[in-house]
Amino acid sequence: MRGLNKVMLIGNLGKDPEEQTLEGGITVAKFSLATTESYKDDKGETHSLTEWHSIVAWRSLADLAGKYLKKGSTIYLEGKIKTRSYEDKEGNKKYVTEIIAESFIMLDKPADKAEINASF
Amino acid sequence: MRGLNKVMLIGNLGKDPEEQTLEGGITVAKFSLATTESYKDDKGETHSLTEWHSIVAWRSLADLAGKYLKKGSTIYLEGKIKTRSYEDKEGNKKYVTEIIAESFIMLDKPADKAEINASF
Amino acid sequence: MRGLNKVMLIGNLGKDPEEQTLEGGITVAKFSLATTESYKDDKGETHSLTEWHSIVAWRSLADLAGKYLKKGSTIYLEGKIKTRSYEDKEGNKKYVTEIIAESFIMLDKPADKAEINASF
Amino acid sequence: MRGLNKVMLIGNLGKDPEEQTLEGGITVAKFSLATTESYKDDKGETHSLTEWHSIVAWRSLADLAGKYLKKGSTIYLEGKIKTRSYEDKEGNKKYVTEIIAESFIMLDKPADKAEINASF
DNA sequence: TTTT
DNA sequence: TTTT
Repeated sequence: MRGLNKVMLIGNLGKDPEEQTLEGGITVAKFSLATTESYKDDKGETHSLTEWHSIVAWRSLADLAGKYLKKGSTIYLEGKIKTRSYEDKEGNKKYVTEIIAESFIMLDKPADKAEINASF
Repeated sequence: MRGLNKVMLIGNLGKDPEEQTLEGGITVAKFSLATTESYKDDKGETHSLTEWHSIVAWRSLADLAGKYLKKGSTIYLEGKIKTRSYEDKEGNKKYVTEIIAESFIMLDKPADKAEINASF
Repeated sequence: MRGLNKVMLIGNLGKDPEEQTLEGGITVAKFSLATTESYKDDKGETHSLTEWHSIVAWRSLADLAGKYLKKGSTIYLEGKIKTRSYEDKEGNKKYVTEIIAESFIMLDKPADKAEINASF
Repeated sequence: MRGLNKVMLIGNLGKDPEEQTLEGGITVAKFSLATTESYKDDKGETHSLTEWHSIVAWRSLADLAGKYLKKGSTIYLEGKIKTRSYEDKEGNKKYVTEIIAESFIMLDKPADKAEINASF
């Protein structure tokens, strides 16, 4: 409660989304999204800095991602931050921070397919 | 370029901010922020789910965080996501995702101190 | 398509929400929300500037606004901008810009009532 | 204080920006931005609904708008809502709600010119 | 580790 | 018309 956890990104997919169907028939799609920022250093030279985000889409939004998004697609994505832990093969506890997608807009696609909202 | 990387959170600090002064006199403040979400399960029962975010504030924003924020403070925070890697003591590569603060608003403090923007 | 129209406000209600039930049983709640910004002038003196927003909530969100929000309540509100035109008594065309509420969070209320999302 | 007044839009310019230089050498650029939303009606048919926003950019951001934005340009724009009143020729008080631009990203332009932030 |  |  009293909580807001919102992420807004505009960037490009690094690869095609990977879709999976879990037991129970629920689908998940995962992809990475690059957001690039440009800044000037002390000498006034422009540099660019890319940040990669791990995106996870569930259910119908996963289907839409799998169907319409490709490597290189430019999208606006809205979602929330979630950190989960797991154990790697050596038994070390690891943490991953992912963005759970809530909706996205395709910025380089035909307009009739452009706006997509999560059903969840 | 073409990039947007924006995070908006409303939540509470888990602890007082930890301030550090780096070589060169630059200050950093770090703290964790809890955002709590409530949802209903299949049976209609309400549950709450807390997500912890690692926040990093630089320079003058670090000073303001150190000066005004305390364990338990409720804030609205705007920033961007940044994942950095480091090697732990055993030489394993690890990743941490942090929110670089850009501004915050205190939601439970006297109004004359409430709105604070990063100078960076 | 390709469209994003999003407003995020943190402020206080100027009055209790006004509820109305339209033909067909649809409920609407209207209220004004003040967002106050502070800035420094050329001489370094701090001023504050208040902006008033006309908020419109529909259906179940209207019910929740009517039930929980009062004059003075502090809320985070998310919605979209909509400008509509009408004719005044003298037949002049007039325009009003309103924020159609999509969700709100109460920032000064008991937590179990704090987070409220539009069903629409 | 305690205030947040933030607007985020993705849309297209209806016309080229109109630039003006005020006394004192301050520049302003004005343009309208269309955000289009698609929705399904009761019968499942898709409709689209366009909302027009009046955008005002000041100083260096006005210069950038005048230089890089054209009729039809697709942009992401961030700003705040401001309603001002004036008297028309007949002496009637009128209100206009405008979006004061704070930054924009060009979504259909060469990447090296894409990200632009207000200096104000 | 927070808050209600 | 709010809030601090």
